[in-house]
Amino acid sequence: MPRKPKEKTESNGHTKRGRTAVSLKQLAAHLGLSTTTLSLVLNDAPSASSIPEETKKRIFAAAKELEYRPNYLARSLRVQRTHTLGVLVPELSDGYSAMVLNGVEAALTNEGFFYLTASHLHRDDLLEKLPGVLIERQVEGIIAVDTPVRFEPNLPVVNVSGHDEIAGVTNVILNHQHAAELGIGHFFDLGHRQIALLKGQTFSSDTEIRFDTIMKAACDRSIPIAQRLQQQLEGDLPSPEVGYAATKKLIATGDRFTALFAFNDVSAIGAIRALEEVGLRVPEDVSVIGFDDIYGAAFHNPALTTIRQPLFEMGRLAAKTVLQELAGERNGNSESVLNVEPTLIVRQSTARVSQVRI
Amino acid sequence: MPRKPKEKTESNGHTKRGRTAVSLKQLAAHLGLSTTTLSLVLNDAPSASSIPEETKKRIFAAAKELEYRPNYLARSLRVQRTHTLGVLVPELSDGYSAMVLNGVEAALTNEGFFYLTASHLHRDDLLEKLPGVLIERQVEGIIAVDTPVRFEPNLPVVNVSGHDEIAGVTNVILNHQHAAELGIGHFFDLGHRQIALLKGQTFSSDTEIRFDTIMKAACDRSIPIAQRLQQQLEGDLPSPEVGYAATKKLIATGDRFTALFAFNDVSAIGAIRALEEVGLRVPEDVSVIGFDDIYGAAFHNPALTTIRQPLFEMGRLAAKTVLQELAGERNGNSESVLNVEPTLIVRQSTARVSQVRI
DNA sequence: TCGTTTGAGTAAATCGTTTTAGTAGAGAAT
DNA sequence: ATTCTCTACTAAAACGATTTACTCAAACGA
Repeated sequence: MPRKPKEKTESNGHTKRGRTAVSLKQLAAHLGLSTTTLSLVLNDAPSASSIPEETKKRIFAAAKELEYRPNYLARSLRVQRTHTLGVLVPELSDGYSAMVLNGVEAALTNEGFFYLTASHLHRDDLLEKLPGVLIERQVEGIIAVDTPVRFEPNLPVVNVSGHDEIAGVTNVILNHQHAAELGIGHFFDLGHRQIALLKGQTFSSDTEIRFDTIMKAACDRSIPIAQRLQQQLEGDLPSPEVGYAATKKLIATGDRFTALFAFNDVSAIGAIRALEEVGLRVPEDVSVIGFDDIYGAAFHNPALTTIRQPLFEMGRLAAKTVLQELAGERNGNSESVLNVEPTLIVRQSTARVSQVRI
Repeated sequence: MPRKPKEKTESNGHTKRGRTAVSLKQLAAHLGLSTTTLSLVLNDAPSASSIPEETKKRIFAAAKELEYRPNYLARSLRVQRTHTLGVLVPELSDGYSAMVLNGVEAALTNEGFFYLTASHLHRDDLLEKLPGVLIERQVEGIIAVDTPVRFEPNLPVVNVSGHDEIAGVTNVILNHQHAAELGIGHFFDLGHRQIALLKGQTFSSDTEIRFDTIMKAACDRSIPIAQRLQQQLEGDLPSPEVGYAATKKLIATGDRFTALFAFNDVSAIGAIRALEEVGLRVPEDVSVIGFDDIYGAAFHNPALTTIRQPLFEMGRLAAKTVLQELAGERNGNSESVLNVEPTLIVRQSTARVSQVRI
């Protein structure tokens, strides 16, 4: 789109570097036909049936030769479709969002859709502003990933890990009851009765429900998690640092625990570091469960036992849902919550509770 | 942009859900003014100076009340600027690309730019096709991340970790000589003389140069790396699995090595797993150096000694460079290579070579 | 031979903006 | 009284496609 100073036709007759894109009008002029005819033929419109093969071939040949590429902007403006979605994420490099985006992209590319990404970094002003600028750019739908939706949209919106019920917003959420059951059940079966918990940062969509369901699962087994063994993550870096710091505090209380349920894999990794620093071995002294099953969880040392979220699938589902809504295959009566199931992945960071310790 | 069935004005007089976006023309009709006047005022054009404050206020008030949002498509078409870049990546969830994207975004948002992401998954057809469809969508520039550029572009292109010299393409690259010196030097200083090497996958842009510079740095110190101690990564998953498999092969040769220079952190993590599985302790028996310094490298167990690439910075630099080119602040005479410097981060996975072993 | 199809196209409107080139009227200058 | 300059606007032409509603000639049917 930037206009290079001049069209420079090379000696071989091909226009190469520095050429400016050729428009339909130019192509039409070149052929001595109208843009109408070209448009009909190039888009294989039904009414192009009356155009003879001969002419069609000429058109295709010229289009190829001059490297004609329809201007998607102009087309979008005319047909009122951009085939573009907006995706809101907290941050890209946290492993979580990237995995979801992968799924989103998988669902979109086959359908000729692209997406604009916008990170809000948990900043209030951006959370307020970004949906608007995406809409201004005529996205046809929005996928919010672990991001609060604060507006009543007039376009399809799917929130991955969203828990608020908002008219017109579909939430893709993990079955957290099940996840909690899997985690606490695993600890319970291994004989753990003193469980510590790393609660997510306040800005994380899943923090509340994950906390509540885990607490409930623990209560149901009569092994409630003591308040002093609950620690909230603080700081918005997607680094194990936050889990490390929180676990240090947990240790500092002096209260005994044989198992730790981390908010996610990244914090679990930080937690393990903190535990080992004070001489507590994982899993011999403390068992640790993570959440998400990010790449790398399997190769951590010890390999992380974790509750797997199908993040790729969640992204794909979100994108497919938006597309369905755009295609009119979903409406106000469709379910506003789409559930996906967690899986317990048992690896090396959990073990039967040690009998020999005090 | 999708047209909801009907404009539904709610009883309170505010149009809410289901409203269709209001256009400049509608706003103008509402005010009894022309679109020209509105456009001049809303964009604060110089020629709007003759419009009385009174009228301007009316316009702004009406725009706010009817929630007027200019259609970016139409505007872009008219002014021939989209403020949009295209970003080509191999895959999103490999940690590397995500980090670079973070930097790209940081540089773009202040400038009002957005970007479309496209993953090629190392597929030939996509590598061929994607630049074209991005251009069709009128991106003003392209940033290729660890991705070969196979076309002579007529728009600004910056290749992060690109090593081919292509007219019109600026490469942002790490100072690999320095990186190799840092890594091999560190090993050498610790007394290591038998070094093994994990070479990157063939599709990775850095594979060749990283290999060559490391080999040279080793030769310069008269500790050449034996052919049998070189192993190439195979498989395109961004998982430690590939490093694990390659290291297994390395071990299977039976040849002795006291140090391992991995292609990146992810493969280093896999390598450590493979080593420990056969009873080799890291760093006591084998020292391991990674590359990149991804999140998590610091919290791996043992914490990874690694060559840090400033990935965020590289993304930012790439984006800034494209923007400069668009602003006409760079031209054909500008350097076509932008260097960034690596840093050696010493952690727990390297140690002085053990004297007691055979 | 006249009217009707059919074949092969085209003119012009449209999408929602920006921008160039005016215009109509009021007051000032000559 | 006429010209000139402001002031406060506006008409219409872009941008590059798509699409509706034609046109004009030739062929066909009666």
